[in-house]
Amino acid sequence: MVSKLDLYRIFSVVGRNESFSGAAKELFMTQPAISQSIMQLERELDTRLFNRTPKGVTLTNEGSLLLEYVNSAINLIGIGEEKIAEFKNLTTGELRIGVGDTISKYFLLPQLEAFRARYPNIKLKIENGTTDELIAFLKSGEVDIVVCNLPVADPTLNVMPTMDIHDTFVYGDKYRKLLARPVGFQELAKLPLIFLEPSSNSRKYVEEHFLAKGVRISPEFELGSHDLVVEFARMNMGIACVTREFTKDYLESGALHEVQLTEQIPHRSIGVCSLKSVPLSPASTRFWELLVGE
Amino acid sequence: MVSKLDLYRIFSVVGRNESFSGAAKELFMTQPAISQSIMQLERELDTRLFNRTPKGVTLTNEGSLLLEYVNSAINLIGIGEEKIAEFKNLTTGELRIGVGDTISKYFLLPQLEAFRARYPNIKLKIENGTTDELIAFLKSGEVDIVVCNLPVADPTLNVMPTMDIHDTFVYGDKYRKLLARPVGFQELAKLPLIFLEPSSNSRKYVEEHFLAKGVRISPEFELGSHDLVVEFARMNMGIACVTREFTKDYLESGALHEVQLTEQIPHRSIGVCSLKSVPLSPASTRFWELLVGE
DNA sequence: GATGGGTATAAGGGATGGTTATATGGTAAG
DNA sequence: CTTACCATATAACCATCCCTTATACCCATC
Repeated sequence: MVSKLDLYRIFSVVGRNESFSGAAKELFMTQPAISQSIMQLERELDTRLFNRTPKGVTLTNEGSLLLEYVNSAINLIGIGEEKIAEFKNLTTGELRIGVGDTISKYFLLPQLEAFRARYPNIKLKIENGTTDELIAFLKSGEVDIVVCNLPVADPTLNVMPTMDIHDTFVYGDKYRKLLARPVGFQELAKLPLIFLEPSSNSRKYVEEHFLAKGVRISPEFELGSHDLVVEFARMNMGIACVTREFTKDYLESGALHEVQLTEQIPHRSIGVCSLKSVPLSPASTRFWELLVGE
Repeated sequence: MVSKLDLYRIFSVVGRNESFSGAAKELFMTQPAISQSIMQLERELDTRLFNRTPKGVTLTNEGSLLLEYVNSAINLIGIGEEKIAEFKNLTTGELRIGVGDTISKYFLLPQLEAFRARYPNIKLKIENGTTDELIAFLKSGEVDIVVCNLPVADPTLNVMPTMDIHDTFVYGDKYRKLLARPVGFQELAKLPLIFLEPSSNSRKYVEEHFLAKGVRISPEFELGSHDLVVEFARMNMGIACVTREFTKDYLESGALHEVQLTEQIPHRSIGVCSLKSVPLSPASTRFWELLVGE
């Protein structure tokens, strides 16, 4: 195998020009440089590639055979480089994000629509799961970016908060009189409560906060999705623990009402995370910028 | 376009090994050299090709896409080099020779058979013509080697004599008595003579030799091929000027008889010629060696 | 916490590829 | 026939660049 592939780039140009000095001009080199390069290639292949004539050079049979292969090879590399450029343009590529269910519907969906409108050729791949599962996806390389509830305390991740969310309790008309005045945690815990499943990040957060205040909750209902929780509240099945931002429509329309707490639950944030150790792909970078408002 | 194709050879090996240090071993280089080469390639493409991990590197999407193209390109060049090697092996190639008609039948044919038996994959291309025409073919590049009657006085050619031939006169039974004793040129010229056409090298040679001795010939018959000349002699149409070596069978079988001349015609040689300025192809070189007995 | 395997970085030195200068050879024009 | 011009070949020199050595750093494992 010839050691220096660069000789083939020169060979290709000389073959096209059928002239050493012509190739030299095209390559911004001098004629002796070309002459030596071709001689080196011929020496390494132990084959004469060009017949020298007074008015330039002509390919030998061997040379013109080889030229076919070399030109194809160089073209291939050129095509490869073009494909790479497409990645940079975001005219091709893939965006793989991990996101919690609730977030995906209320927060991420509009962003994804915007991204897709702007870069229609980027393939989208969305993984769902709990925060812990998503971080695992990130570390195993299955996704490039995770959007989840903070806090995420992991020194190997870049974490950027993008939106504050507030855990709150809501109820339907049936509980209106009962909850006309502010209530404390203790009081609230005695009412019929509607929560997400214990494994969910939101549930854990609120539950732990109550516990820190010495209040243990035992919900009447434990449901699989935020939507269900909201619907149960509307059907007056109890007092529901929801994210205020994701219940905005119901609250504004008066279909649901917010419990006045005597003590605030500290807000959480939605954050976007990526691995510190792995640079983001072009598509991921762009999406990250979109999320954090650049 | 990336300037240094050599970077792609390194990239390919790194891609296969998924390790800088592994590739370094394979390429008999040091790890920093690989690291710098890849960094240079990434800089020129402005694209990250590998994700660095504690236990080696992994290809990015862009990198693995590019690798496909690069590997194909390198394979192509490898195949091209193999084809070139086939030329050197004489398992492919072409042998183009120019040769006079007479020579081709009696002298060259056995050599060509031997060559073809030894190198069955070499394509043969034979051009016929007069010596002058053949030399012109040689200079215009239509043939690589010419086998013709000497002398050929051309400083731009390599000429190597390979076989002596003798011009002689033969006759059939009818002239037996008449030519039982040696005859001189003058005497011979008065008999009915059978010659090749005036344009043929052999005819010119003998004719000029006679002329130098003050004898002008005027043949009864001027024929297009040596074979015809021989046949006319056998049919007792006259005394034929032939090449002794190409009439051996007839002379030995007694079908024809050789004129005893009082004065010898100096022998000529068959020679093989090639251009000094153009190196011979592998096939031509081998055939040349065969002809001159190496 | 130490060890080992991986990559990154810095700096120096030597090989190599390109340059300039010149030779050579052939062709075309005077 | 000779000159001039166009090609490539050759030689010598020099600067660049690539590879090496040395070292740092990170992470995992023992």
